[in-house]
Amino acid sequence: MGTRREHGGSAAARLLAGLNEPQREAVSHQDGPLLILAGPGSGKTRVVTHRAAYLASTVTDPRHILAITFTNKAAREMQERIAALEAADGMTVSTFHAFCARLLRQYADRAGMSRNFTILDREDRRKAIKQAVERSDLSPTNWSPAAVEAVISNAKNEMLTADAFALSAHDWRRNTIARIYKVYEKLLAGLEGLDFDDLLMRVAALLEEDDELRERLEDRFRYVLVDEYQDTNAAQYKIARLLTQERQNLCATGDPDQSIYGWRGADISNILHFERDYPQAKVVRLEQNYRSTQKILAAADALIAVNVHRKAKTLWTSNDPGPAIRVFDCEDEREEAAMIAREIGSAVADGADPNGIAVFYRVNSLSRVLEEALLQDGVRYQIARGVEFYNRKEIKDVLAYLRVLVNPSDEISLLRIINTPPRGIGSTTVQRIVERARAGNVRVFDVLTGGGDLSDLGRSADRARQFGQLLRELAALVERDAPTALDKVMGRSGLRAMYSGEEDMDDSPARNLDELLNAAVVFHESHPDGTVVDWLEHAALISDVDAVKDESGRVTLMTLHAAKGLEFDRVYVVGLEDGLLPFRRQHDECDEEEERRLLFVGMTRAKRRLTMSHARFRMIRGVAERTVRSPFLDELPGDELEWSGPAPSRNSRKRSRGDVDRGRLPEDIARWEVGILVRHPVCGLGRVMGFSRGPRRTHVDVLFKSGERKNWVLEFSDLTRVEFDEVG
DNA sequence: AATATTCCCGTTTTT
DNA sequence: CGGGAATATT
Repeated sequence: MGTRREHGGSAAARLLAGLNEPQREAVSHQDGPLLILAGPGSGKTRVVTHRAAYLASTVTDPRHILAITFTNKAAREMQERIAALEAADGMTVSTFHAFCARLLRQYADRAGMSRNFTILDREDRRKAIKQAVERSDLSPTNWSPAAVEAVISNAKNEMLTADAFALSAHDWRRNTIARIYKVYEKLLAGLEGLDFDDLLMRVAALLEEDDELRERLEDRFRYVLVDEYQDTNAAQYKIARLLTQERQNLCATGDPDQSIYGWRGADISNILHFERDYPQAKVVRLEQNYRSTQKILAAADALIAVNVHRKAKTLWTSNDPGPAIRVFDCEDEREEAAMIAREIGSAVADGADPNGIAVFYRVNSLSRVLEEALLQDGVRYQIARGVEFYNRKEIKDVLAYLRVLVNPSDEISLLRIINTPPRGIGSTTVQRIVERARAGNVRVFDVLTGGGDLSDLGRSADRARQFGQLLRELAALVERDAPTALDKVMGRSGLRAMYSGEEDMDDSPARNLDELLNAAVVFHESHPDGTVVDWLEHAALISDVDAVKDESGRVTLMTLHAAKGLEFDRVYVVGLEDGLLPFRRQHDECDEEEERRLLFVGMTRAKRRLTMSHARFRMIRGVAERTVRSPFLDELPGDELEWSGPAPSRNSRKRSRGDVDRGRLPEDIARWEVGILVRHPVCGLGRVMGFSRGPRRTHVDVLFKSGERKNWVLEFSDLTRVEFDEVG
């Protein structure tokens, strides 16, 4: 004991060395709630890892520590960094979703569910919702599955069950969705499936209801750490609170200025009210930035200061001023991409490390033109799109087989593979099989494998029987490890043969299948005891950034959302245009402050060089559209910015045949809204009664003083905005 | 039953 | 533009 303490004592001292005062306070805090408000680049990860190691070497055993991160990649890195401090053995580091999925499998009986539940991906979920709409005798045309899905997802994030949602629904639309929600839940139960939101909601509910389990878990996880606390939703908040009910050892870290997931139910007030929730809380502020240059920090700080709903904080750095922040003013997206690609290319040629270079954009669709330009210039790149791989048809096909073997109730997967590869079971036959299952109140799987009489299926009966036989044969593979099961399924199902057609392409289906097998092998190596179920779960919960490799020797492309928590020497943020960043959809009010935080996150990823760009024309859905510069650019301190010239031919560019005159929006378009006063050279003064920003046309409905009312396309009108006090 | 073609719609961010 | 569904063709 004595030696251990002594050992612990010196280890503890080592863990505090080289930290600044607030960092040290955070690391050495032991029992009781702790809130670490960590500005960008303030050494949060270091603090968190050191604190975990510190706790492990002073007051507790690592197996009593639970750390929740935002992505699997962050979890892996935290684990590695703690391991480097020689204190990680037995610690649990995981995302909320992975943690919950594991818990639900482990305590499936207590949660009243099947241990082998399927986690529905986006596509499955969409399909299930569509089915639910149809089974509710509604038309998917009027009740778009996407919209219904969004409402249900929000409800789940607020922990509203179908019944609770129905009670809270007071208008016709929500009442109808409540009906769909109930049907959807029934459908999920039949599939033995959970969607992403269920993972959280179920665990929150379970912890709330089952005191004994909660106490057991509390005893296991005595110190809980939740990273990116500003992005937790109601269910995650509840889980964190319930897990720390007795000991109150919750350490939350985050930054309200980096809250960027409001649209998915994240509630920024969870972090803002931490001190109210935990009156005993110790609060530590990390405000010294070690990452960025003075100029970058000053610009980011000026931007975020525009937000009104915000707790002010002082970011500072003792780093050098660094080079100026640049803004590229480009003619169109191709020029924007070309400028960036050319610059990156020459930087890399001059010895810059590609791993330290990143390009961020607001929406994934902007990546394509960048890819083309980088390809053209021979710059190697990687895109943060981990999920894309798992969304490919061939991958989903193989995984569907495994999912059916693990969970025969997974009808969505079963119907996916029943005729993949084509085996002569057409839609009519499938329909009959499904009908028969419904009539007999059994699963489709049972109809196929039960050995019952299928002769009423006519000529297809044989095929159906053979498929049932195949499923029975494959069933035993569930016991094998993931790579073995996968390999056998690919072969026996005929998928490998089906996709082995053209193998030349770089991302051909055949290659993807090989890559999938490879992924399973890698998984098996790092999780020797992992089952097929575990691997499927791992695959279901992968995120976009998880695909990013640190030492890839490539430039990285990703969305601004994916960039959270990362850092790069050089950062390019493209598409600083009104409507794109801030992103706006007509008729949908946008949370401009959240958009601003998003840019703040992007800018503060940069260590030394930050470049932003905008294009005057951008192709959107195949048509070039005139853009308006992002108002955010005007919020940055002008003297920190260095504007890089537009192409010389910009103004002299002649309109070629086929080009359409797109008119011109006023410079101050960002400030146009319903209610403002406007002037027209002929009609005089008027007030804007209606205003809609379309992608190509902006319509304004103006009531003039004369009583005349006109509907104009703003791009072609001679309207100008009038300040209220100019009216005179 | 399987494949080819057309057309129409929506249109962020993600676990 | 791109995916999905409805429609046409073999």
